[in-house]
Formats: sequence, C-alpha cells, structure tokens
Amino acid sequence: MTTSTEENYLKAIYHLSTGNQNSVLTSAIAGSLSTSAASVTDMIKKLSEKNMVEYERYHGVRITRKGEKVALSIIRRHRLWEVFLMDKLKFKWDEVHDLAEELEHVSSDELTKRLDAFLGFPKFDPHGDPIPDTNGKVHSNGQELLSEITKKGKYILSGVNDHSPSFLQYLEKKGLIPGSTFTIVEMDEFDNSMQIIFSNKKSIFISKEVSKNLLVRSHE
Amino acid sequence: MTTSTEENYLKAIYHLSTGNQNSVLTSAIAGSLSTSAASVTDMIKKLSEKNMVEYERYHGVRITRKGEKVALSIIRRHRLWEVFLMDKLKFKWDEVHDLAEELEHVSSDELTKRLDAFLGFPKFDPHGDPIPDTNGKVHSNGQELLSEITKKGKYILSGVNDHSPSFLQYLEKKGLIPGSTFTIVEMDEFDNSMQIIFSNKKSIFISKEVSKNLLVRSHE
DNA sequence: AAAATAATTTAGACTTGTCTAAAAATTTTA
DNA sequence: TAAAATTTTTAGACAAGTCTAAATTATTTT
Ligand SMILES: [Mn+2]
Ligand SMILES: [Mn+2]
Ligand SMILES: [Mn+2]
Ligand SMILES: [Mn+2]
Repeated sequence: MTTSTEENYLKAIYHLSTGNQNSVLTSAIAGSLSTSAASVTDMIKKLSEKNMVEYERYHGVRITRKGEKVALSIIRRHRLWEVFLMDKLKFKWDEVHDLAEELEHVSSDELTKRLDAFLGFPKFDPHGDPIPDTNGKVHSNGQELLSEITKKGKYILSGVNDHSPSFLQYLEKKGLIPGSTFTIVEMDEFDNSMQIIFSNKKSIFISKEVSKNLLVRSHE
Repeated sequence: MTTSTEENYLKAIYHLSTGNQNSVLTSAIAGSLSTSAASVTDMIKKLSEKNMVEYERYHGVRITRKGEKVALSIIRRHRLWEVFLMDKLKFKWDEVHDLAEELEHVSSDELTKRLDAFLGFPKFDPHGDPIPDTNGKVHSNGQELLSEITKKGKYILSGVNDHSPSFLQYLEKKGLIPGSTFTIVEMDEFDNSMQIIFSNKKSIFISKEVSKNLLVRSHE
C-alpha cells in the first residue's frame, strides 16, 4: 500500500540515485519535487518506517530494494502510458509527460500488463527512455551523453534527459527526435559546442547546454 | 477546480437525483458512498459554498446546473474508459467499473476528447449506459425497466442498473448481455417473475429481484 | 399535541501532507 | 580550528477528509 504521494517521492529518490551511489540529500529531493525540506524530512521518516529507504539523520537516504521495486513499477506505468498517448491518441512527445504523471498512479498490475500487450510490448518510451520489464529490470542500452562523446562519427539520438515541453519543442524544430541519425563533424575544445550534420545535409550547432541533455548511441 | 472526492460526491448526488425531483437526503448520499452522515454534511457545505448544490439544513440538497455539468463530465470519462478497457484491453464487462472509477479522475478534457475519437465516438458503455456528449447532454434512449413492462413480446437488453461483478457474472451465465434479444412468454401476477425465451429456444425464468435491474427496449 | 423515534448537524478528534520559523547539526571559510 | 554560513530537523500550525458521540431538528406514534 503506497499513496501516490509516497510513489512520487520514491520515483524522485530513485531518479536522483541512478548514476551515483551516494546518499540522496534532503535538499535534492525538495528541489526535485518543488517542496520544502521540512516536508521531505517528514516523508522520509515515513518511507524509512516502511523500509522503502534507509535514513540516517542529517545524511540523506538510500533507496532499498523494496523501494526501488515500487519506483520501477511506477516508472514502467508512466512510460507505457506515454507510449499509449503518443502512439494511440496522437499526442505530441512534449504533451505526454504531464498526463502520464497522473495515469501512472492508477493502481492495477493487470491494467499495466494488458496495456503493455495492447501497445505491442514496447521497449522504449517516446523520449527514448527504456521501459522497465515486469520484474523491474531496466534494459539499459549502451547510450551515452552526447556531451561526453569524444570521437567524431555517426550517432543515433536515443533519448533525452530534459523532458520539459520547451526543450522538446526546441529539439523538434531542429530536427532532433529519438531515432534521428547524424554525424559529428566538428567539436570545439573551448566551449564544448559541436557541429552535426544530418543525412539530408542540413547542419546545425549544438551547445554544451543542449548536448548534456541528449543521449546517443554509436550508429553503424 | 474540483478534487476527486468532490467529484465522487457530485456523481453520487447526480445519480440519486435522476428519476425523482425531490431533494437528495444526507442519509442517501452516505449510503451510496459508504461514508458517515457527518462526513456528508461537511462535504455538502463545501459543495454549497462552491454553488455545486443548493443546501437547506435538515432537508437535503439539490444539484445545480453547475454541479450537474461536473458530474456529467466525470460520468462521460468513466464510461469512455469502460469502453476502452473492454474494447481495446479485452477486460470483461464485470471488471471495468472499478478501474474506471480511478481513471475518471484524470483531469484533461483533451485526453477525453482524443479517447472518444480513438474509440470511434461510442454512444453507450459496456453496460448499456449512454455516454454523455461533450456538452453534457445524455441521449437517453427509450429504455424501460424490465420489471415495469406489461406487454409480452420481443425485447432487447439495453442496459443494467446493478453494476456489481456478481450480478454481471450471473447475467452472463444466463446469456443476458447488452444486445441480447428475447421474447417474454409468461408473466406471473403473484411474484412478478417472468419467463423469457431466446432466439436459440433456450428459456429462463427471471425474478422481480433481477428484472428491476434490467433495462430493455422493445424490439421490432 | 405530547412523547418517542429517527435523521441530521455540531463538536471535537484523528490522519495525511503541507508550510514557516526556530533550533540543531554539518560544512565551509578564514 | 574556531567562526560563519548552510543544511537539516523539530516544533507548531493548517487544510482536506474522515470518524464517533452528543446535541438538534424533524417525523412518527400514541
Ligand atoms: Mn515522462
Ligand atoms: Mn518519458
Ligand atoms: Mn461503471
Ligand atoms: Mn458502466
């Protein structure tokens, strides 16, 4: 039994956990959920009581396997609903996130299972993020931050890290959507900007600000 | 801005209102929502404050046009989701109601609109209940309670009034689903039971208990 | 038309989730 | 390493929604 508020906290803690194995700080959770540090402390105690996180006063939390399973099940639902909204209801990729934030809390594993089948067992959501499987396993797929790439060559855009509508609309205008292929032709050492070129010969510049929010895989 | 709790109260009041133009009593709402009379009084005051109902102390409430519009919009969503769950996700008709109770509170008119289009603008839900249109108009369709029918003859089952899984499973076992056609061949004056016969010659008895929860239209 | 019964409202309390302001602990700075 | 700055926790309060028990009001019975 988790409330949707608890689910949102667990999701935030899970996302802040991935990538670094340090504790997640109260202030980071507060920032991520746009809430006060005091509220976070209260909720952390509750989640700790339920063995969803390990809490050490003044030193943040670590999510437990139990908490992670809940988080991954919500993330699975979120991403499946995003696929539904985009593939079936024809929403644009910058419109699906907010609706999925509501739909993900409808609590039925049977619903999730049937939705998955109806959508044809998709592996990625409209933003290129992998959909955790029923057991909560995430098939991460050798994707790297474009900003970390050091070799020129052909890449395919596999996902984004910033899901805000304004960023997604910016990308779409530039021709950058998941699945887009391009070649890095120039990398600037000073400002970490790069020039890429699409198969249709169109060429654009990408700033560090943007490239650190783009996930790519090497192509061919 | 209505909370999902307010929405549930408005739905209950709306349903208790249709059919009789008397005020809806506190105890009726409490019974319908399985809550205490004291809680109902509290919420009624809040809805009255918001001009969703007209409240006269000790004499129940009447839903306003404003409150009715909210109720109908939730009922519209509820029934559309039921169609989705049955037609697309292949749930059975006795499984869709509880899930729809959750999905109906996802607040987006755009979502409702697109879901409607995706489903092919259905006019009735899996239980034969009419789906209110965007303007909150219900196209009620000359259906009568089977228990009120006095003429023998051919009828088509158009809906049910009891949505409980146990009742729906009972009906299905007997061959009674929306769209089923049958002929009333016998009506008993004493216990108000009737005998009906299907096109495949199978014949069954129906008690008053059951017939007062079945909606039918005359056929041919 | 009282008295008895039933329905409704009020009073007061509890839970969940939130906040601000003050206190305590940690980290940074000098 | 002691003072200053920052972060975190605690204390106390509030809103929404709920409950039980007591007080009101309405209805039914006699
Ligand atoms: Mn999303
Ligand atoms: Mn996504
Ligand atoms: Mn229903
Ligand atoms: Mn229905």
